[in-house]
Order: sequence, then structure tokens, then C-alpha cells
Amino acid sequence: MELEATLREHGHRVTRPRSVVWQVLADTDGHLNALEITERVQALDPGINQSSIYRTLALFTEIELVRESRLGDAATWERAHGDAVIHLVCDRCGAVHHHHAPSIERLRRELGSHPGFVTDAIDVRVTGHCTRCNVG
Amino acid sequence: MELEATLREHGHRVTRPRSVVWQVLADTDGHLNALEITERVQALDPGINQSSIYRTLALFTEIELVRESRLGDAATWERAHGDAVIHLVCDRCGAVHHHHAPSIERLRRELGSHPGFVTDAIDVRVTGHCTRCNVG
DNA sequence: CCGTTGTTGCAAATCACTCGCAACAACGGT
DNA sequence: ACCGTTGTTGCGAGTGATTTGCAACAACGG
Repeated sequence: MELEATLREHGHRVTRPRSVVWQVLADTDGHLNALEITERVQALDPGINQSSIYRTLALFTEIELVRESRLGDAATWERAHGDAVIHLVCDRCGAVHHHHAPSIERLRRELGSHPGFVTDAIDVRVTGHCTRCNVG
Repeated sequence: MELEATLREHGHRVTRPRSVVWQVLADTDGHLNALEITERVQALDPGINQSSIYRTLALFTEIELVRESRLGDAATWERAHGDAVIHLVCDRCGAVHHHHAPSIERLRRELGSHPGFVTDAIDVRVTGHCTRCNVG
């Protein structure tokens, strides 16, 4: 499994909190916030502590198994994916949609010629609303 | 001045905290976090309270005089500008550079055809590092 | 199976930000 | 210029997400 290999590769141990958190994230296609992750993790193993979850998420982010975003007031996490997926955040219901955007590759090329800066990751957040949420 | 007109237009009063916060933001080309804004505001008028600054920033964001971003753990604010300017955030020194990106307009057009979502603002955050910060 | 040492659970701490409320000050009317 | 109304402020306490210190624990190489 991807998890074990990646952890070992970076000199980290495979522990219960790490397995369970990974299980939860791998099972979801979208973004989860700390509360959602905690609920799901503790449904699988109630003995796992909140701070371990935070520590695990920080570690996973560092070794690039997951991606952390700050889409609203709180952080959210999701399995890592390429730059070319951007986030559409609904102002009204808070849902996060994904959109595959070819123009991001173009942007990356464009940035290659920006003097004085070396690009690593590109994160695009689009705010607006789902048509279903169209009130008034 | 832009500030007074915009405030009145929205039925708000022109007060000292608002003038001073605006003065600070108008004087800066980049992003400022709450601490930086507070320091500069209080350098001009020590009597202005932190919570008024937060309230002012929230108001300015609402009436679109400034733009709020969550580039790291804390929020930052800057004078409003179009979508087509994107943020290059240095992992090492934390500086935020601006880059004018024509491909954002292309992205906006692309999003027009994304079913089920109505685009409002586009926020692009690029992580990487300044060449000056190249350690190692 | 053991020892080493990275990890965890717990509880307390921190940090950025928000809120309630009485005193205050804009600003339209006079 | 002065008044009254009512939006705003300063202050202090509150909130909620995330972090940290530390002793007990468990992964994993030998």
C-alpha cells in the first residue's frame, strides 16, 4: 500500500492513527475538515486522539500524501492530486467541487518566465455558488 | 477620495479607524497580516483598537475595497485588484509577490462552461521560493 | 523477545479572531 | 454652531481551531 511505502521512505513508522487517518482520506474524493476527519477516524477507532490526527495530517502534508487548503475559516485536507485540479467553493453551502483546468498548465508555463521566483505548487480557489444553491 | 465615497455609497460613516486603516493599506502594494496592519495603524494613532481594525477590515472586504486571503495560517489583506493578479508566496521568507497572469482570463472563460457552478472570484496561490531565498 | 526511540493520549496553552456592551462620535436636520 | 439619533468604537471576556509538553506506549531492527 502506498501509505506504508511512503512513510518508510521518509523514515516514519506505520502506526494505528496513521493507518486509520489514511483509510478515511483514501475513501473520500473531496475535502474534509478536521471535524469530519475526526468523526470518521473515531468511528473506526474511538481511541485515536484529536491531536494525533492533527499531527498525522501535518505529517501527511509534509510528505505530500495529502494536500492542505484553507478554503474558509478552517483548514481542509484531501488526498494529494496534481495542480491541474482547481477548487470551486460554494459561498452558500460550503461544498467544494473539483474542476479540471487545462489552463493551469499554461499558467505554469507562464510562471516559468517570472523572474526571481521558482514555482512549486499552484493552488486555485474559485468562489461563487452552485446553481442548486441559487437563492433569490 | 475613494474611501469616503465608497463608504457613503454603502451607508457607512467615515471614522478615524477607517481612515487610518485605509491609509495604511493604500500605502502598501502587497499583503499585510493583522499584526502588520495593527502596528502601522497604531503608529499613526495608538488609540485605535485591534477589534476595530478587524471590524474595519471585514467591512472593507464586504464593500470590496480590499481583498482578504488566507495564504498561510493567518489572514492577509491588500487593496482590491482584479482576478488577473496572482500571488506567489515564498515558502522560505514568506514574501508575497504579484504576477500578472493573462491565462486567468482564459480560466474564467473555461469556468463559464463548468456545469452547475457560477464563478465569482478567482484566487490563485502559487507556492515556491524567491531565487534570493535559494538556500542549499 | 528487548531496547531504543519515534509516537501517542491527555490536558493545558496559544493564537487569531469575535462579541457584548456602555461610552462615544458622525452627520442630517435645525 | 448645536442636537439627537444611531452607527461605531474600545475594552475585556469569550470562542474555537490548532499546538505543545510530557510521561506512557508501541513499532521495528537486532
